[in-house]
Amino acid sequence: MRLTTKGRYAVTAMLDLAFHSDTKPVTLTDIAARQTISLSYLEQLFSRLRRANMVKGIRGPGGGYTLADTADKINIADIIAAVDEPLDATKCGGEANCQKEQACLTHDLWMGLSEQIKDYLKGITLAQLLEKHHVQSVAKRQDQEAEQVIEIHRHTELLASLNE
Amino acid sequence: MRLTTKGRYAVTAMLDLAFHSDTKPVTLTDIAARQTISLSYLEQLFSRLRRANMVKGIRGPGGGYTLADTADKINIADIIAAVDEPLDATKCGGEANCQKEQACLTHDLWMGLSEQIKDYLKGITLAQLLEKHHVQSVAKRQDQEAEQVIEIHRHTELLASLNE
DNA sequence: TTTAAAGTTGACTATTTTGCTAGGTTAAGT
DNA sequence: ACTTAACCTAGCAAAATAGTCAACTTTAAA
Repeated sequence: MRLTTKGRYAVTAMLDLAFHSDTKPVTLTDIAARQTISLSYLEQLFSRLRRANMVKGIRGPGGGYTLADTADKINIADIIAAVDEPLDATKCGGEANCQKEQACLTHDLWMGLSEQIKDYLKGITLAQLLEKHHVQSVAKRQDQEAEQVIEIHRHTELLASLNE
Repeated sequence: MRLTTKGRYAVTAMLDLAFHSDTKPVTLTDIAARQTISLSYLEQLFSRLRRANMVKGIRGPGGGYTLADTADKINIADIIAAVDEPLDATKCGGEANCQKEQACLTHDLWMGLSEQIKDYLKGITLAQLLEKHHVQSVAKRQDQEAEQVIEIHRHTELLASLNE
C-alpha cells in the first residue's frame, strides 16, 4: 500500500463525487473546478477507477460519473489500489533466491506493515469520511454562531455600560 | 505521512542496522550487500538519518554506523519522516484562499487520515519489528524441526512395517 | 608520520513517476 | 445535426527516485 499524492487526488475526487451525487451524475469538469485538479488528470484517474468498478461513466449531455456502489461500501484502500500501479511487491521475485539470507525477512516485515495499513484503510469508507466532514462543518458553523452570540453579548454589555 | 519505496529502503536499512549492531559499528557496504541496496543510495539515506539524529556515523577503520538510541526508542514514523521531503502539506498554502469553498475540507480529511497513519507508525519501534522477526524465524525453524520429526516418524513407521 | 582503509560529502546523471496539455473518437440527449 | 460529456491516445515538463563519481576526512596501522 503506497501513500502518494496520486492516491490523495483519487480519494479527494471520490469524496467530492460522493458529496455531490444526490441525483444527477457529476461531471469531471465540475470536480476539476471544485478541487482544482486538472481535467485530464482526473480523466486518467477515473479511467482506472471505472475499470476497477468503483464508478460508472454516463456519456452524453447530462452525463458524468456516479459511484458504482453506495458510499458506505467504498473504502479508501480500494480507491488507492485502483489508481496505483499494481505494486511489483517483491524485489526478490516471488520465492527463489530469497531465503538464503535473512535479507528478505525485513522485506516481509515491511510488507506486513503495509498490509496493516491497507487493512486500516479498508475499514474506512467514503460514507464515514463524509460523516466526519459533516460533523466538522456543523461544528465549524456552530463555533461561528457561538462567536456571534458572544460578540452580540459583548456588544449589548458595552451598550448597557454606556447607559449607566 | 507518505509511504514510498524511499521510506521502505530506509526502514529496511535501519532494521538491518539494528539487527547487526551488537558490538561493532555496521558499515554501509555490509548493509548494501545484505539488502541489495546501492551503497551510494544508502549514503544519501543515512546522511539524512544522521542529521535527524537517528544514527551515529563513526569514521575511520572499524567505523560505520550505530543507532543513536536503543531500538525500542526508534519508531518507524520518524525514520520515514527523516528521509522524506518536509512534505509541503497544504496545496492551499496555509490558510488564505481555502475556506471559501468546501474544497479544502477533503484535504483536511486526507491530512487527518495521514496523521492517523503517522500515529500508528509512531507506535511501532524497530525493537518490535525485530521481535516479530525473531518470532517468525523461530516459528519457521520450529516448523522445519516439526516437519523433520514427522518425517522421521514416518520413516520409522515405514521401517517398522517392513519388519512385520 | 606517513599511509591507506573506511566514511562523509556534494555534484552530477539516468530513469521513472507525476501531473498536465492537446488532440481526437464515441455515445447520448436536444 | 448539434452539443455535451465520457473516453482514448500521444506527448511533455517537472519532480522524485535511484544510482554514479570524484574529492575530502578521519583514524588505525605500518
